[in-house]
Formats: sequence, structure tokens, C-alpha cells
Amino acid sequence: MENSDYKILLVDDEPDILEFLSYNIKKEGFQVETASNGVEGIEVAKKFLPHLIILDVMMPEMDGIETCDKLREMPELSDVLIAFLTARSEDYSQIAGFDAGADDYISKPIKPKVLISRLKAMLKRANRGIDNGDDRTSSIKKIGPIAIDKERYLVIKGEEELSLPRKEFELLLLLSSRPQRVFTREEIYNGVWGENIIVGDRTIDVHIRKLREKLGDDLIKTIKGVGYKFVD
Amino acid sequence: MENSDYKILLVDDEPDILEFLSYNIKKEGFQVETASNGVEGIEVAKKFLPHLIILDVMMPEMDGIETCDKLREMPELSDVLIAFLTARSEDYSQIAGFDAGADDYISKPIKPKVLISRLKAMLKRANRGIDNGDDRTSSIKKIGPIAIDKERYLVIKGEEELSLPRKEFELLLLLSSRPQRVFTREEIYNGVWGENIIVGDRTIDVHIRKLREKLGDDLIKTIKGVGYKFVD
DNA sequence: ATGTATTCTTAACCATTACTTAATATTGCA
DNA sequence: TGCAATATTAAGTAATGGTTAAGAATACAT
Repeated sequence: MENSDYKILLVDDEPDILEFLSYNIKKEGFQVETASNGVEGIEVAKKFLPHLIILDVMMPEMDGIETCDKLREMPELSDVLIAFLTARSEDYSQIAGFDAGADDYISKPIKPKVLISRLKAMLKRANRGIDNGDDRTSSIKKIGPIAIDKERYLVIKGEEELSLPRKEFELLLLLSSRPQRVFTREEIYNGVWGENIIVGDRTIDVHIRKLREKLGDDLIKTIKGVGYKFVD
Repeated sequence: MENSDYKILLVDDEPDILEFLSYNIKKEGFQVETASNGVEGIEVAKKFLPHLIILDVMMPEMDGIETCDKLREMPELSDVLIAFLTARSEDYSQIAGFDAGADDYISKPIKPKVLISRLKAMLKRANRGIDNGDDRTSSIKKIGPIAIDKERYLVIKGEEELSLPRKEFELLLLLSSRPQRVFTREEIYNGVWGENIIVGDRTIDVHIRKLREKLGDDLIKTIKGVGYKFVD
């Protein structure tokens, strides 16, 4: 994909910064739109459907964090990449308390070169597994009696190909990343669900059960009081 | 082991986050070094030989996953603890990290309290039962006729692998942490059950009995009126 | 949008294992 | 020997995980 295929939306209340960012990003060939506050940002985003949004954290009225929340709630934009622009080091401690759901944090003052390489890194990463041009994602990993194809969310067991739902797949991926090693329930939560998401105690069990149902009972062993481990 | 005995390396291209992390981790007494990209991270790691490395997944040039791969290839660092910093828990990048064999995943934005407790948990887990802190290279500990693998929650005795229940395992871990040394009943209570939990006098006996049943009568010796000791 | 299918989470209940205790036997030392 | 400390065994209790099905959330297709 070319740079010119990507749409980037900038939201900042400082006209100077907006101009500066816009100039440098356009120079690389990206399509750029701008907005000068959160409300406007959301409106433009709705029509422009950008691939990436750069949001200033500090804005009057609706700040970046709030805007980000709103954006994530909109189905057509829930998967857009969002980068926060923070002014100083104290800002990070401020947003540290929020479950903001940004994809990256960029701090001012910004050097154009750094900015561009970050945007590219974000876009590149987000595209992994979609246009499959990548090494890591396309690799099929064999562990014991099964093989895991990350790119296609597929598990090959003997002759059959099983397509697992996301959570099951991620759980399997985690456990199989270190066969034999015991993962505590906490580690599983953190790895598969993320630390901010709280789910009930039986949720993991049920997913383990589904995996065992599909892959055989012996693949995942329970260590009572400790956790689970993948064995081959 | 004290916090100040642990060395932690932070790798992130964002100076603010680096500073934020560094400040909060240093405050807890850990020794901290920083690097602002993957290449530098590897160089510092080689000299600093940290116990734990926190790697931002998203970095320009060499990203966290690549860096992790490289680190794991280096014999002197292949067993260092690695935690990935990911921007969003649902992000695909997190899944990509499963392959690289990270020990934990921490998602931004980071709350200092959560961060610290995670780091401690990781270090504690890796060090369980070992008071000689230099033993990072192997989670398997050989003592006399048996071997204890705390990562797999297994005891190897001759050819067979025994998986012990939690309390038994922890009791064994405690006694074997200092072979020959006599542990009083009180020390065992504190070490295995915790100071606040009160259990009857016979509880320890029963657990000792179970261990002897499984591992042989000679491994644990009773010193009447004093306590127990592990002998090889 | 609307309905439909899939996936995820929860709740209720069950089963198993681990842990503790109580009762009785045995040990080893003053 | 006698007695307190520990061993042993079995039985009771608690903790943890397993199972199932129903409901909520999500994605998907029309």
C-alpha cells in the first residue's frame, strides 16, 4: 500500500501545530484532513473515515480522551488507529489513570522525521495479517500434535482444519507460546483479556473446556490452585 | 531479595513514557537503565545484564517483537524476563507477541500501581524458592535424588514426573531451599501459609507425610521438638 | 436497518481435589 | 517408664475447577 492510500485526520486546537503537522504529513503523500476540536473531529471522522487519527490530549471542551472514547463507540470507527499527542511529561501521568484505548502516544515537541516514522510503524503494524505480506504472521507454528496458523485463525489437527473463535484462539496461542510452562489465571487474564477487563471466574474454564473439546483433553493440563499448561 | 537487587531495563522510543516508567520504578528501589530503541536496548542489555526488560512493542526501526527475538537468541540473555508494552489490549500486535515468548503483557496507559505489582509478580514468580538470585538460567533445581521445576509445577524423581498439589509443592520448595537446615513449625507456617492463617498443629504433619509418601521417607527428617529438615 | 448466527460471558449446579481436623497409634527423649 | 511430640489414618470441610445451558453481546448477512 502506498502512503497516498492512507487517510489521516489531525485534531488539535492549536492552528500552528495543525499546520505544522499537516504540512509534514502531506509532504509524505498521505491524505490529510484537520479539525480544531473534539466535536468537529468526530464529525469529520464520520465522513472522512480515516485510517489513523492524531488527537491532542489537551483541548478545550471535549478533550482527546473523551473524543477517543466517543470514537471507539462508533462501529464504523472502532478499529481506527488513534495516536495521542501529549504536551509534556506530566500529561502522561494524567492520562495514565484512564482506560483511554489509544494505539500510540506521541509527545510534543515533535520532530517531523520521528513523527513520520511512527505513523508508518503504526500503519504497517495494523496491516499485518491483513495483506499477509509479512513473515511473522504467516508462519505456521507446529507444537506437538497440532499446528497453529495465526494468519487464518486456524488450527490444524491431523487432517482437519479447525477455525477457532477469537478468544479461544488467543488463549491457545498464549498457552502454546511456552509449552509446559504453567500460566496462572492472572497471567491468562492479562494476556488474553487485558488488565482492564474484568470477567468472571468461570470464563477461562469455559474457554479451556471448548479448547479441550476441539483439540482433545490431554493438550491442556490443569494445575489446581495454580493455573493451566500446554503439554505435548 | 530486595527490590534494589533487581535490575530493570526499559526500552521505549518515547522519552516521556521512558521517564514516567523510570521514575515510578526507581521509586520502588529497583536499579533502572533505559534505552530509546531496539538496537540500543540490546547493547545496554549486554552490559547491564538486567533481570527484567520492558519492551515497547511499537517502535520505529526494530520493534519490540524483533528485539525480543534477538535477545532470546543471545545466550547470556535468553532467559531474562521480558514484558511487552502494548498500546491497546485488543490490538493485534499483542497476539503477534505471543510468538516471541514474552513473559508478560502490559498495556498502556499504565497505572503506576498496576505496573509495580506486575513487575513484582514476575520477579517473584521467576524466583520462587530460590534464594540464590543468580539462578535465572534454569527454573529446574536439582537437590539430591529429585529435581524441582517450578515453572512446570513438577517434581522429577528418577524417571517419573510427579505433579504435587499446591501446599505440598510449596512446602517442599521451602524445605529444599536450604537443604540440611532445620525449619521450625513456625517458620513453615509463615513460609507456606502466611502469618495470618491459623491452622491446627497436625496439618503440617499430614503434608509432610504426603511428601514422604511420594518422595520417599528419607528425604525429610523430623527433629523432634524443633521442626523438619530436607536431607540428601 | 432487521433478523440471524456466532461467540462470549455468566450463573447454577456438580464433581473432584486439596486441605484440615479429629481420633488413635507410635515414637523418642527426659 | 511416662509423657509430650509426632505419625498415621480416615473422615469431614473447603476450595477449586468442570459442565451445561441460558442470556448478552457481537458480528454477519439480507
